[in-house]
Amino acid sequence: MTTPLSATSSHDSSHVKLLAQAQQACQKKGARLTKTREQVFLLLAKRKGAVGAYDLLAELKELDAAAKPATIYRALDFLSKQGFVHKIESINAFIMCHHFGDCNHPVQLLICDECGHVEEIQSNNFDLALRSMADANGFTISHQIVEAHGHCKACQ
Amino acid sequence: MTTPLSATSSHDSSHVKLLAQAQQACQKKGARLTKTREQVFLLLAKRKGAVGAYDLLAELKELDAAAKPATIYRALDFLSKQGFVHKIESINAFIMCHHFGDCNHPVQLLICDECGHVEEIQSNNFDLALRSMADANGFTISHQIVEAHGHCKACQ
DNA sequence: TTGCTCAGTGTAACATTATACCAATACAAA
DNA sequence: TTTGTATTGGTATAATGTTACACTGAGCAA
Ligand SMILES: [Zn+2]
Ligand SMILES: [Zn+2]
Ligand SMILES: [Zn+2]
Ligand SMILES: [Zn+2]
Repeated sequence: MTTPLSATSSHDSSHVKLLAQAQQACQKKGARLTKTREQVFLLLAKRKGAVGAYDLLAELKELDAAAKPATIYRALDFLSKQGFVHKIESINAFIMCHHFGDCNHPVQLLICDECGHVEEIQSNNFDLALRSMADANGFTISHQIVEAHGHCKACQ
Repeated sequence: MTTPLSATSSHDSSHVKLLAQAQQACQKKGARLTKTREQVFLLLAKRKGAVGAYDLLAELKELDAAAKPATIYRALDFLSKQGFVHKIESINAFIMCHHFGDCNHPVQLLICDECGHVEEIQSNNFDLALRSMADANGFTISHQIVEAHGHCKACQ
């Protein structure tokens, strides 16, 4: 922990706004957005797409040379629980959520196998359809994983 | 490869029927259901639920002491491609599909976090909903992952 | 302030899941 | 048979994820 947080900022400030949202959300819930968690948050926010835990760890190490796997997984756990970040199960990667506030919303992802782009889409209908289907089986959903692989608009 | 295949059979014969279906499907497609692939198929068919690759490997080793991780992963790859088996991404496990014939059908799973039971459900509506949502984003789906976690009927 | 408590962290080791590589072999087509 | 391709054997290693335990440091009550 030698490098100041300011060193992680850049000319682009959209991620700073995201961070502010996150800080506010944490304050409301009494969750502690510690330095490491904030660093990982910013690394994810600055990323365009998804990133693996160990790639993220490599980046974090530039800010905190002592970082270890547990460091990054703890931070990712925390950020996931707050709903700031989603894990993509089918590619073992993580991606910043740009719709948080609603901390436990259903997640639907379109993953381009060509360029790696990941789009998070929003559909309550879809969520409802899944739930009603589960209901019909007497099943109660606590968490859903919806990940569609294929080709994005740009890669047709 | 010392133990004869017949040693894998038991009093229950439902999996034998499944195997016959699989053999037929492979013949149609010119796919080779080799001895190892068949052994893995039967191990999965006899299982009630999902199983991890290394657990399956342990079972396979009783039939073929020389089996290695690559052995099981190759077999699982093959069986997945034929649509006989589905990988459950969110728990790194594999489960026999009981609806094959339609080799690349959409898969929707209900996974009980309490008892581990996995139910494969069928919904073309659901598939259509996902595809139309993807269409709206100019995205073409080649493979979809839908895994709902929660509690099954028996574990409410 | 002092001491208590507990979430969070540092650190190392470990566990699990999956693939790369290359040689050997089996199979099918020519 | 020859030739090309799919499959397998065998070793090692990559990639991903978890646990255990001691320690720190912020928040809080006395
Ligand atoms: Zn989201
Ligand atoms: Zn693309
Ligand atoms: Zn199926
Ligand atoms: Zn259950």
